[in-house]
Amino acid sequence: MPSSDVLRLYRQIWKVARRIPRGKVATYGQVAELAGIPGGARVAGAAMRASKGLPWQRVLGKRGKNRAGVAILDPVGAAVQRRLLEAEGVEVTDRGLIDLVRYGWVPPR
DNA sequence: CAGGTGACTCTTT
DNA sequence: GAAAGAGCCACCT
Repeated sequence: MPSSDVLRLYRQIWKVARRIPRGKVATYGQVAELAGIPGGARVAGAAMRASKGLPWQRVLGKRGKNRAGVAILDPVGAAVQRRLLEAEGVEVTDRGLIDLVRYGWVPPR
């Protein structure tokens, strides 16, 4: 069980994750930065893992300059995430990669 | 305070 | 392009 402190922090991250619109995706680093934790990508990952009922499938691991990849390493979980994304209109390659130029979320200032 | 962990990311081999 | 190292943040023992 996470402490109340971590919950407060995670809530901030979840708040950001909830703003990601359908058909768009963001990276852990991006979510962390918007949540006020620059460089805290790993924290965002932990928060998403502990999330319930959030669009966690829209938060991906960055796998290059202009592309991201499904977050989950586990083949079964990765397949689920890929399915959810495709259901929202996000193109996912057979290798589980996504074009950030086309589907990357650009948060409103 | 020191050391270990992780749905991360960047650079170098 | 895969593998390895190092840097990063917050949390837990």
